[in-house]
Amino acid sequence: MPQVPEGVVWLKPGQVAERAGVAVSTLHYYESLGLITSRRTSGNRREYRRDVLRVIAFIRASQRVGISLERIKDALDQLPDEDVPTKKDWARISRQWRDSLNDRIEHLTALRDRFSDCIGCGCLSLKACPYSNPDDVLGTTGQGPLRFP
Amino acid sequence: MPQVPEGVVWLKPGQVAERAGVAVSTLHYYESLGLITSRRTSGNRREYRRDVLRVIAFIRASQRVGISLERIKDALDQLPDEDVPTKKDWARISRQWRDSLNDRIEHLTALRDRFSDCIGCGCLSLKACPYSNPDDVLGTTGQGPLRFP
DNA sequence: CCTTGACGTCAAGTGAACTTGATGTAGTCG
DNA sequence: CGACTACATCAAGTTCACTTGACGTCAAGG
Repeated sequence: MPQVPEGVVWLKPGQVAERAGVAVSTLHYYESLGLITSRRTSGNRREYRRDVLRVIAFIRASQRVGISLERIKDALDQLPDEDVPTKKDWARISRQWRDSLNDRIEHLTALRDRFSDCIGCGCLSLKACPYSNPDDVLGTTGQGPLRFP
Repeated sequence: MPQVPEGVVWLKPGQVAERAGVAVSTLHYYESLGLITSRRTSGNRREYRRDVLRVIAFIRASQRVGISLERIKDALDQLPDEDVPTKKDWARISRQWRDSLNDRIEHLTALRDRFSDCIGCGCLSLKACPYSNPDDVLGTTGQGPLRFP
């Protein structure tokens, strides 16, 4: 009794929601933004390819480190849906993404190390640190990206 | 003509806003949340200590990597405002903060490496990767922290 | 066949992090 | 002294990322 059309197992919304650890409404929302896709049954129910789990995991992992859904969509959009992109395209896109992640890792590391420094310097206070040279503002003044990039 | 009371230079809202790269309204907002403090002049104008710049830089840097203002406040609250805490308290707090940052760095690195793997495997597609073993969901299923911690 | 529950759409609500607007005051400069 | 700008308060608006509610539909079990 095979219910499988062509070798691919399609998942129902509830299954995806449970496995991915998100609400069904979130799936609707992501779909409305074009982050994930689904097909419909004859009865208008959504069906998801199994790999949607991977995409959702990617989304959640990215969000977790402060990347917006818009940016995530930018990345996902550049990935192929059905057809295969050139290796060149792929390499370029993946390089961009990695660069952005590396950038974030750097900032995070700097933040951690700065915090550690404040312990090391003996002043025991970030708020009232006598070490405070006026314009050591971690690059927030001037032209730097101040909002979430 | 010294306008300085006791050797500390107090900054006006506009100066802080410009140097820190945030809007004056943001200063009000942060103050309303207890993230920063100010004193008032006889004319009810706010005045900030110079080190507020450092605090704001800390806030922005933390936000940038996805930490909420509430969490940031937790960290700042544990720092001394005027009086000195015990070294033990300080060490404990800083350890917590570092752990949380290290955790984020790990997640970020994992995300980057996973992305790289997907290039390495040759499938050229994350969305339709035939590599896809069903439950390789980066730990989002089950008990893991799904929202921003 | 009928109930039950998972699913569909669409509008509206929520919380976080700010911003904008309305309205009034303070201080500085020509 | 008068104008102008920066600042004060407070309420309300905005954006992002969802969630909730209202209401109707589909399908599987008893």
